Amino acid sequence: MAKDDLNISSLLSTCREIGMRKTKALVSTLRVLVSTEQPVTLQQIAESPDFDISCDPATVYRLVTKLVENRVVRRIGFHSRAAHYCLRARYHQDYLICRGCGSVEVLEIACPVEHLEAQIAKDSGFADLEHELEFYGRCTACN
Amino acid sequence: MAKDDLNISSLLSTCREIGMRKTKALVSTLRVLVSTEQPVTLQQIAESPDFDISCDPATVYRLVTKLVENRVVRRIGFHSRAAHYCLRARYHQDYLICRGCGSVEVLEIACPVEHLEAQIAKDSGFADLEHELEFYGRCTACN
DNA sequence: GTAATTGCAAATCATTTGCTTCGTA
DNA sequence: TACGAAGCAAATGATTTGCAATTAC
Repeated sequence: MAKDDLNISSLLSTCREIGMRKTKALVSTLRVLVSTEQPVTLQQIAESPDFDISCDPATVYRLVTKLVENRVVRRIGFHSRAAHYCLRARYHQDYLICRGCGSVEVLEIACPVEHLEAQIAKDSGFADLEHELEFYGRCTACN
Repeated sequence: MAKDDLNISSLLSTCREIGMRKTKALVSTLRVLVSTEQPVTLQQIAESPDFDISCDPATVYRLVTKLVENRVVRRIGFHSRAAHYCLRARYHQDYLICRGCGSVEVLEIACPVEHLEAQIAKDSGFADLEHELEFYGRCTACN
């Protein structure tokens, strides 16, 4: 999956391969994920202006869960109660998060642990190794 | 806070400065945190053999929350539903986590983003900057 | 004695699951 | 038409909060 999968039609064909049907809820979910720069929660997906139908939270949950299982979407922990999600098609992102206001900033940096990750994969024998790197602090506004 | 705070009496004096009273639940909580190598959940704290009284989950919750607020304990996200906690007195740790069995391994490596963190702190103006780095994959046992 | 702590119970909140009905392929 | 998807409601599970009874200092 590469950057050119950052459009809905290409994502939809991936979904078709997974065996998902093209429903309004799926298209809306993908639209939100494509249009948003930052990771979003399930609730944020359903409430986004890009999500132009109303649907049950359970539906969004099941859609996103299936997308995660099929590696179309990445689940990110963060520290908030709700999990965040973003498209794998995006280049890997590291984050800078404010403990005060909860703002999330995507760091525009070359990922610093690529080489280390390869080393760890070799040493540990782990498969499908990925990492999550977040910086936490207090932004200037939160003093 | 340094490595020599990895004992209960020293932690207790820190707690006294915070204004916490020396109760059985506090001592037990600290004992679990000192003795365990890996981050633990609230439930794991209360169920640990080192936690030698029985007490309400709300009590552990309030104790640990206060310890987190006063930077004695660090809260770690991970991907499990429950949050994990560890003493800040421990040297910074990075983790290798199996998506299959959920095992958590503490990585014995020099932290690779120290320098980057200083740079980000300078650029962003964030205070109290810290980071969390986790590698996720599937261990050999989970194939 | 007084303020911090506990225990207990109830409220939240984000999932997660069961089941029946709906709609896409 | 058949099978995945959606709606609705109920079950979980981990916090989180209110309040009265305790207890440490």
